[in-house]
Amino acid sequence: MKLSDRSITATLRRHGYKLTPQRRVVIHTLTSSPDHLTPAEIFEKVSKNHSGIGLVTIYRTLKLLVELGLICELHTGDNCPSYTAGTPRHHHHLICSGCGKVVDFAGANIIENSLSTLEARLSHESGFRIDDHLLEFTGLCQVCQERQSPSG
Amino acid sequence: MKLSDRSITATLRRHGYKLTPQRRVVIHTLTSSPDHLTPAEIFEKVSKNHSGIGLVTIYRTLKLLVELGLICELHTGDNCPSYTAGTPRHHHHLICSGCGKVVDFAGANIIENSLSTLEARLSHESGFRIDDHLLEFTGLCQVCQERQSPSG
DNA sequence: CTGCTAAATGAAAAATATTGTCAGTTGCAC
DNA sequence: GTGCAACTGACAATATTTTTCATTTAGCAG
Repeated sequence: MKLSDRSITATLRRHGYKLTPQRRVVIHTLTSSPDHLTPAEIFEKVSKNHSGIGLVTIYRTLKLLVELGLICELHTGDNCPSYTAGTPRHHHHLICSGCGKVVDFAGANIIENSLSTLEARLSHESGFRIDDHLLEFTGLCQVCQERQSPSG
Repeated sequence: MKLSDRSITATLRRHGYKLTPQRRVVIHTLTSSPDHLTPAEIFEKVSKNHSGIGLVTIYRTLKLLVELGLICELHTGDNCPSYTAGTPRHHHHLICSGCGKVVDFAGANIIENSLSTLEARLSHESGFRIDDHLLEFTGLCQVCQERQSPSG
């Protein structure tokens, strides 16, 4: 789910973080862009309207937003990760291996469909020629669960 | 599918690449490890048995093996990617967010199951507590397809 | 509004990750 | 065994990210 500037800034304040112009402009850059952006790309966009902002601040802001679960970090295979506004749980991406374009797809019933059904549907709806897929489940293994439990 | 040393080296030779001791030891390190390894980890392991091998050679070998589709590159969210022996198509991973352990899961019928069914089955079989998932389809968008087609 | 304080910023340097260059070495076809 | 193209290691260069620290500022109290 893509969040608005307001809900992101509200969460920042709720957690006791200050709302600086730099943070605002990074957040707005992310929410107003349909694409996933690398730190360097964000820096470039941000610098146009807010000259003087440091790349370091971009990194710090992105890190903070990821920690708070307000934006989504994506590793496509290039060296650096890219970011987009949106809750990080349940990423569903359609990636073009030609130009690197990333399209998010969503829908409540995704999880109820088989991969082959999804692939056919997405291919039809988006015009992509789908060649491959990556499916990752993230969680805690048994050992780490035991380590986390109060009995341990 | 996990490939053997022999099938990997055979493919190298088939493509006209030379079979150096350095390449052999990198390949063997990957095929003999159940885990995904970062370039630095491979360098460390390799250095024990084959002192003098350069980190640059590790990078070059990994890049080559990825290009040939002989090993699989995985981006888990850390800075650097990790590698494992195995064909890179249709990655299915189970990642522990506690310790970073990566388990591959496979099976011909994965693609016929819904995500919720898979999640339940994996959770039961592996003991993982699954919190999240990432699903990515890779292919060519319409624009890139047209650019690739002979008529363009 | 003014002043205070902890948090945030920017600049530079350091750390980390990856690639490029090139002289010397080596696998492998003959 | 010989020759050549491919490969390697060392170093440099580049790219990405984090650390450090002096200065600035958002948000709060008065």
